[in-house]
Amino acid sequence: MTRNIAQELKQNKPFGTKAEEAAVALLRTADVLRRVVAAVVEPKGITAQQYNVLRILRGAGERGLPTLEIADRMIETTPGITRLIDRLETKKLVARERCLTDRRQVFCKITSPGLTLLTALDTPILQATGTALGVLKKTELASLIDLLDRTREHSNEQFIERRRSQ
Amino acid sequence: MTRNIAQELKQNKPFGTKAEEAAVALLRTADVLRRVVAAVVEPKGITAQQYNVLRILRGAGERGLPTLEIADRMIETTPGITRLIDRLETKKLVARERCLTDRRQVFCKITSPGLTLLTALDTPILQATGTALGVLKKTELASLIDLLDRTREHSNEQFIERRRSQ
DNA sequence: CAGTACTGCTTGACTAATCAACTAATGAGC
DNA sequence: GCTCATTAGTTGATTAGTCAAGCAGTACTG
Repeated sequence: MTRNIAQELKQNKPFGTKAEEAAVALLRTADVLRRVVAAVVEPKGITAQQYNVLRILRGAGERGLPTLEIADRMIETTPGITRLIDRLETKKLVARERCLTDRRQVFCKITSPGLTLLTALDTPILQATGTALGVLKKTELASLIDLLDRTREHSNEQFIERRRSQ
Repeated sequence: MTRNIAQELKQNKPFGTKAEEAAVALLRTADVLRRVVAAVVEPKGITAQQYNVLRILRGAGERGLPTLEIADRMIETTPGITRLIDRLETKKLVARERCLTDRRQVFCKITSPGLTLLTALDTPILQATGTALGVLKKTELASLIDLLDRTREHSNEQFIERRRSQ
C-alpha cells in the first residue's frame, strides 16, 4: 500500500491542484534521493556536490573544463563554484591551470587520486540509485525520465521567456 | 523535441543504468522547481524552507505543533529546525509557547501576519507550480505522482531496514 | 522514591552557501 | 588604439546549515 503525499505530510487540507501535489512529491522524493547519495559519498570525505563536480570533470576528459562551464553542468546550480573547487583542490582531487590563450579562464582537471576515488564510488552509487529506484519497472523508469525531462525542458523555456521580458 | 539528460549534461559517457539516469533527472528537475518556488517566496522576505514551515503550521490548525513534529513533516529534512523557527519568530510570523502538560515540548503556531503572508503567496505559488508542471496532462501528472510516491515509499523502507541492521 | 534512560529541544563551534562588489582579461565600435 | 562593454573568476561580508554536546523535563524500574 502506498501512502499518498497528503497523508504523508499529515496535512489536514488537500492540495490545491494536482500540479502542486506533483511538485511536492517531486521535491520530497529528490530530498530522499539526495540523502541516499550523500550517505554513499560522504564517508569518503566529499559532499554530493563535490562528487558531482568530479563526475563532470571525469566526463570532460583530458583538457578539463573552465570553472563556470562546470557550474553550468551541475545538477544543483551553485554560485559558490569557486570555493567548491577550492576545497577539491586542497584535497588534491582536482588541479587548476590558467588557460594560455584566454588568460581569464581557469581550466579545472580531475587528478589521478580524484579518478581513483570516483572509481571506488561507481559501484556503490550504481547500487544506491538502483535500489532507490528499483521498485520501478524498466518501462516505468523510462516514462518517469520522460515526464521529468519534459517538465524541466518546459520550465527552462518559461524561465528564459521571463528573463527576456524583464 | 525534448533533449535527453545525457545531452543536457553534455557528458561524453552515457549513463550506467536507467535507474541512474532517472536519479539524475529527478535531482535536476527538483532543483529547477526549488528555484521556481524560491523565486516566488524570497521577494516576500522568507526562504522556501521557511515557507514550508508556515504551510505546515497553517495546516496544523489552532493549537500549532511541537518543534520536532514540524521537522518531521518538512519537505527537506533539516536538523536546524530550532534556528529556522527562531528566524520566523523574530519576523513575528510564528509564536512559540511551552506546553503546560509536557514542559519539554514547545508548541509553534502561525501568527496572523504569518497567515496574511501565506494567503498572499497562495495564488503565485499555485501559478508557479501550475506553470512548471503545466506541460503534463492530468493523467501524466497522476502517473508522475504515483511513480514518485512509490519510489519514496520504497526508499524509506530500505532506509529503515538498513538502520535496523546496524 | 531514588536511579537511570529517554525525549525534546537548545546551544556552540564549525563548515558551507549566498549576494554583492571587484579585478583582470578580452572583444567591439569608432 | 582608446573607450566601453562583456566575460571569467575571485573575494568579503553576511546568512544559513550541520554536527556534537548539553540540559531540562518525563517515564520507567526496582
